[in-house]
Amino acid sequence: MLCRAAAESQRSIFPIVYRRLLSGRRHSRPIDSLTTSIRPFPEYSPKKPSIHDADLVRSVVTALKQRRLEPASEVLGHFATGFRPDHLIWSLPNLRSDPDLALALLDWFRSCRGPVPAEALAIGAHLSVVSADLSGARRLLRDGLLSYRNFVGRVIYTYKYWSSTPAVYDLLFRAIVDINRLDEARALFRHLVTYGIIVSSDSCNALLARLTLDHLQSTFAEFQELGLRWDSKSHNILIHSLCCAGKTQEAHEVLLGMKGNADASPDVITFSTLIQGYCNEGELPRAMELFEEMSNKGLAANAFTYNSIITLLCKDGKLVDADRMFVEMLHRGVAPDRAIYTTLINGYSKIGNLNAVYRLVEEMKKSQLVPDAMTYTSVIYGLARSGKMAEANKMLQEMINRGWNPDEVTYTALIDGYGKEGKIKDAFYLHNEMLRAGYVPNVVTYTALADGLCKHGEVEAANELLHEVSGKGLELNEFTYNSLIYGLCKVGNIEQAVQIMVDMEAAGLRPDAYPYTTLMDAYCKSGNMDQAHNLLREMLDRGIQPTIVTFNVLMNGFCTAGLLEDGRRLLEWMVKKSIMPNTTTYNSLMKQYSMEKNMKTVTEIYKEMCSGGIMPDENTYNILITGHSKARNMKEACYFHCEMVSKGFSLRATSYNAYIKGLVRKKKFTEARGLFKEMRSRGFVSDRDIYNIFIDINYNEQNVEMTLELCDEAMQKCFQESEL
DNA sequence: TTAGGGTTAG
Repeated sequence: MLCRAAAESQRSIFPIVYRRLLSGRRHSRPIDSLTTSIRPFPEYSPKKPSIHDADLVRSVVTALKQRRLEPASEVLGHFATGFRPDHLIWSLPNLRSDPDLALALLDWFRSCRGPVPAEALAIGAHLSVVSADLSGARRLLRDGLLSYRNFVGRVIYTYKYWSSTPAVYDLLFRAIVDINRLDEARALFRHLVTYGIIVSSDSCNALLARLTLDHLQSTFAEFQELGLRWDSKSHNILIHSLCCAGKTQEAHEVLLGMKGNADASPDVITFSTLIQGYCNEGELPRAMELFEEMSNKGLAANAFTYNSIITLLCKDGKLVDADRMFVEMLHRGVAPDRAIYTTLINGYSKIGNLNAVYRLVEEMKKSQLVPDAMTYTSVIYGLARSGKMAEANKMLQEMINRGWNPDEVTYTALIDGYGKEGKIKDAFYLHNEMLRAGYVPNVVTYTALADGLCKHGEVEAANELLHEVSGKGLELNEFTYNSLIYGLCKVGNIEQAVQIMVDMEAAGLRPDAYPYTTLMDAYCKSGNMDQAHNLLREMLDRGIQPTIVTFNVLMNGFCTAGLLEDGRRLLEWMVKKSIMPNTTTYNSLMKQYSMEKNMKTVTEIYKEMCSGGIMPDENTYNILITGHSKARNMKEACYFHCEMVSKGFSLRATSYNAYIKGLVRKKKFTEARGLFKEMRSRGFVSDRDIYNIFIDINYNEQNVEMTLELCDEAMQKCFQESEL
């Protein structure tokens, strides 16, 4: 008893805990400058017990205080039947100095008498806070909030007598936010201001993070008006929400407003969030400016910051720049993590560089980073996009073996791969598997399926499928409509394709450069250059920015129609307008000039392209080698062939045929024979006259076995070809 | 209670 009395006197104002709870401005604080408008907290005045009740209360309290190691149920057991909620309330003031005992009494009451009254829960929360049992306080507050309508009123009513600290209001506020009663949290903030209490910014941040942008902005302004000083984290939440809503400029203004705000200086997260916002909008220059600015301020970019920029570069197919950024990150000592690797793997997957994908996976494993479902999905996506379905399935198996479940994104990547290959049955089989696994195919899945059908001429089936799923409530998007437009164009139904673009607008989707380019391509391919031009004009009138693909479609149209002068004029115009032509643009022109046997102009264009810093691709080399071979410029053909091989590119069947014939013409039999062998080993079919040449050569060399083998092969392949 | 990575169209 003596010990308890001593403890009671020491704890009467709870000095240590109180000081700790108030330190560091992490908790609610009383307003001390607005004393005139502050109202006092209510006095605690429970009704008085009768003499009989007071006796019972005294007995219970004494039993509890005399308890040593026995459980409360043992010393209180025989009081259970007559002990009412009022007795509990009356007991608590006698246990004020010993929160542990008071809380034990609450537990005991709950276990044998049922729900603890609101007032007792509030008192329990105050006592828990005072004894620094914050999780205990949180539990009691949550219990109170979920069980009683005016529980907040009980907490306020008991606050003064039970000498809690303003920290209890942080916990109460947080508990209200946790159970998602956000309006009530805001009301509590306002109400507490009238008592001179301001909930901490830390707790208010929990609310901000759950609010929609509108409410977030109004709350931000209102609470500030009421005296809250928002911190960096609060501003970061606001900036993030603005960026998610596409209001990046407004978000940037928030960052500018933080300068000179002592409570909220911009930190790495502030900058990284805004950089991410600009990256999402494709605004690389703005993102890089901020990147520069943050490092000038001494804020070191981290893996998040780098990842946003690398993601944008990968999205734009700028893998060289993405890799440069990655190397810079390593030089600056920022350790790459799983997300960075996944971003890069996905970027290389998109452009079909599987060697890089495998290299990164290995690198990642060496760094002890475990690939997760997203990493595996990116690898599977890369393999499926490159048509390597067997390897994609192997990877899927590895993923499952490592404990990662494929989800709708993984399934969709595979479905798309099968669709692109025309293996529609396999695609639908996976779709069914996906349903069996409990995943709901989304619009991306159905677009992949429809696109597979469209690409292989089954536009009617695609239309039926989409009709069915949209009838079930699935909203089609721009991608879906464009697949259909492409499918209709492919089967020559441009009229209906145009109608689909009208339907698309009626469905509230604004056509962008994609459907226009698809339709322009169809008109170009049907020789209707005027209509293609009209569409370009319509696009420009509507403020729709054509892309390089749009111009390439036009270029290809001019070239295949033999309108080479128009093609060259388009190229000049593009350069003048700073629309950067790419390899495809030049390839179209070179191909047509080459077909017209004008290798002089082809060489001119090639030089122009290289001096403009545009790298030749596999297609370029095939055009150059075929053209030069046919023009009997074998020196040039050999030169480009060497260069092509050194870059890891390969010849196509038509290029092999032209090149081999050219070599034979120049009597370079060894080289020709080597290429013929290589061509056959790659499964290509040679022209009949090439077979004849090598049949003759082998016959003259008395190589009977080879002669017969080639005769056989020529009969089989060339006859099949000609029959087709 | 604040920031990043994976699926569809020309």
